[in-house]
Amino acid sequence: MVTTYDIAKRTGLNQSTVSRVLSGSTLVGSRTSQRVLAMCRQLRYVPNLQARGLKTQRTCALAVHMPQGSQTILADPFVPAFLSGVSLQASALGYSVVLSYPGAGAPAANPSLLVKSRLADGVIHTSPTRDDPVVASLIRNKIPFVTGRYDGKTGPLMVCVDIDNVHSGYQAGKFLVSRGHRTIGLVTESKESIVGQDFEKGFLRAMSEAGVRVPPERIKSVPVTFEAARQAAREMLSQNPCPTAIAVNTALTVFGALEAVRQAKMKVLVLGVASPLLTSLYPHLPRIQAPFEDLGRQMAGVLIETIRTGKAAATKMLYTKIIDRDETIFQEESKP
Amino acid sequence: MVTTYDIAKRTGLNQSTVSRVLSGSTLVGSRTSQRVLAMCRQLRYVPNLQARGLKTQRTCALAVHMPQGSQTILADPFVPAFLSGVSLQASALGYSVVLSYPGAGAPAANPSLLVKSRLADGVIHTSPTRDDPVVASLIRNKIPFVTGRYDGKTGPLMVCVDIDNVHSGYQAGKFLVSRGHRTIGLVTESKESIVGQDFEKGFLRAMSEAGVRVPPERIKSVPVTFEAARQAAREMLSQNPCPTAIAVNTALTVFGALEAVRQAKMKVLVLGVASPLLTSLYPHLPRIQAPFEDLGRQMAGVLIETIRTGKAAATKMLYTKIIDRDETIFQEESKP
DNA sequence: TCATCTATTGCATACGAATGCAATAGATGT
DNA sequence: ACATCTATTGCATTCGTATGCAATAGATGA
Repeated sequence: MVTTYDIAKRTGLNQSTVSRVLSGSTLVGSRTSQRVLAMCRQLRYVPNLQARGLKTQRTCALAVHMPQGSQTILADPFVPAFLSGVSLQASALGYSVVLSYPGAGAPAANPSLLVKSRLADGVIHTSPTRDDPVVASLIRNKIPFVTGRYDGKTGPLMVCVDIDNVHSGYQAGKFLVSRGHRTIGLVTESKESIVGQDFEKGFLRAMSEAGVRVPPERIKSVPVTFEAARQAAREMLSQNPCPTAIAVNTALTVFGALEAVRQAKMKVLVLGVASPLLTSLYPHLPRIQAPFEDLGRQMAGVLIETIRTGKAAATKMLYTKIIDRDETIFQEESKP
Repeated sequence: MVTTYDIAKRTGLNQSTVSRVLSGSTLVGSRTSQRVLAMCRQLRYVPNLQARGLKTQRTCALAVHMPQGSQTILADPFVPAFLSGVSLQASALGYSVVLSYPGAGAPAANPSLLVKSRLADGVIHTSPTRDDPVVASLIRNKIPFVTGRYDGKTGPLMVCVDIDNVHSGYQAGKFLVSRGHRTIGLVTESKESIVGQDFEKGFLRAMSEAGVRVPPERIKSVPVTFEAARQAAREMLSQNPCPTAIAVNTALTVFGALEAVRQAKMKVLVLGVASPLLTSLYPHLPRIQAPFEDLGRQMAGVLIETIRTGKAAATKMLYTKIIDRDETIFQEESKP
C-alpha cells in the first residue's frame, strides 16, 4: 500500500506536507504541490479513509436503513430508484453509502450502531412507522438523520424529506376533473397508512373544490395487494352510478384495479402510481409519477448538509407529477 | 465516545487487556473478562471500526457493484431481493455492505478504488459484461471478488457464482414437455446475452431429448422490453402450427408475451421468470423462479470465505425452480 | 547590511485498537 | 523455603493521516 510517507520519501518532503497538499491546504507552495501530486499519480496513491477517519472523526459515509417488509417492497419500483438517487448524490458530495437492514446482525441492523461504530456519519431512514424505535434511538444518540414524514417526537439533528401525498391526491383529483370526470372512485392503501390518508385528504379537497360529491362507497381502503385492489375496484364498478375513473395510490394496486376494469370490459380510466412495468403494459395511460430517485437525491443532500453544519437542514417536500402520453402536466402548478 | 481506555480506567486494568477481552483472546482471566464485559455494557461501549481496521488492515465490509442500466433494472425484481440476500448473509458473518454505482463519483464508482481506499475488503460484481473493465481492474489489483459467469481472463482471487441458465432452460423445456406440449415457442433476450444463449441451449437440449423439433421461426431473440416481447409472441401465435406454449427468460418480457396471448384470445401457456407482480397478476400460472435472494447470500458467503482464506473459494451454481400452483416441482431433480 | 516579516516546510503527537514482548503474580514441585 | 514454571497483565509500539507549533527559508524594508 502506498502511503503519504512513501510520497514524502520519493519527493524529499515531509509527510505532513504531503498530507497538506492532499487536503488542499493553502499553506503549501505551488511548485511543491505540483511535485507531490505528480508523485501521487505516478505511485497510484489512494488515501486510506480509515486512517483519515480515525483522525478527523468522520467517515464520509451515509447509512441507508431499508424497511424490512421485502414482500411489500419487492413489487415496488421504490428500492432501486431510491438507492440510485442516494448513491449518485452522496458520491457527488464525496460520500459513500452503507446499507442497514433490519433482521441483519449487529451493527448493520441498527443504524445508530452503524454510526457509533464509525461506519457512517448519518442515517437515511425510509418509511418510519408510528413511534418508530429506530427514530427514537437516533434522536437519543444525537445522530444526524433524515426520514420521511414523521408525527412523533423530533430532534435537533432530524430532518424530514418526503413526497407530499396530500398534494399528490389533490393533483390526481384535479386532473381527473379536468378530463371531464365527475364520478370518480378512490382506492387507497389501508387506513393506518399516513400515505394513504394524505392522498385521500388531497383527493377529497380537489373533489370539493370541483363541487363533486364522493359518497363513502366510492372510497375504498385496501391492503397493498393485487387481489384486494381488484376486489375493491370490481365492487365499485358494479355500483350505480358506475365511476368513469378510479384513482389508486400505490404502484402495485393499480394493476388490480386495471384487471377489474378489464374483466368488466368497461371503459373506465385508472389513474395510478407509475412504475416501469405499468408504463410497459399500458403506455398510453396517464399516471402519477412519484420522484423516488429524486427523493434519494434530496435525502442524501439534506443529510450531508446536516452533518456538515451540525444543525438540521430545512424540511423538504417533493411533488408527484401526472404523466399523460409522455407529456408532463400538472407538474407543480398546484403546489401549495 | 467511549474507548477501550475508558473501560480500562474504570476497571483499573490496562487498555491492552480490555482489547484482548473484546477480541476474545484466551490470554485473559475469566474474572477479569467478566468485569470488563460488564463495564462495556454499562458504558455502552461500541468499538471504533475505523481504528480497528487501521490496525488490522481489514474493514469487514463488502462492496456491491450494481450495474448501471437503471432502465432495465428498475423493472426487475432483482435488485431488492439480491441486496437483501447480500445484507443478511454479510451481517450474519460480521460484515457490512457498501454500495458502488457506476456514474457516481470516486471512489464509489470504482469498486477497486473502494477497496484500495479501505472502505471494503472485497467486491460483489453483478452481471459482468464481455471483457468487463471493472473485472480487469479487480484482477489487476489483486482484489478478492465474486461475479457472475465470466468468459474472459480469470484471477487467483476471483470466484464465480451464478444462476445456471442452461439448467433453467432445460428445466423449462422439460416441464412443458411433461405437461404434454409439443409445439413450443421460445422468446429469449438478445443474442449477445450469455444468459439468453444459455437458456436457449438448455431449452433446446430438453427439446431434443424429448424428440421435439423446433424450427428457427419458433425461437425469437428480442431486446428486454415489453413491446419487443409482445411483437415476437404475436408473430409466433400467427404461425401454423401455432405453439401451445411459449417459454420466456426474463421477468419483464413475460408480460409482453402474456399480452400477446391475451389479445389473440388464445389458450397458450406462457412460462416465464417469476416476479412478485407476475404472481399477483396471474397467480395460477406456472413460472420459473430464480433465486435472487439466495444468489446474494451465496455471493456474500463465498466472497467472505475468499477474503478470509486468501484464496478463491469454489465456483458455485444456483438453480431455478419451476413453481406450479404453489407447489414446487422440478426442483433439483434434473440438476447436473 | 541587518532586522523583521511572511511564506513554506518540518517535527511531534494524536486518533483508538491490536499485539509482541516484558513483567508480575500465583501455583507447583522438591 | 526456595526455584521454576505458567497464567495473567502491563508496557510500548504500530497502523496512516491530520494538525498545532516550531523552525527555516526567502523577501522586504530601513
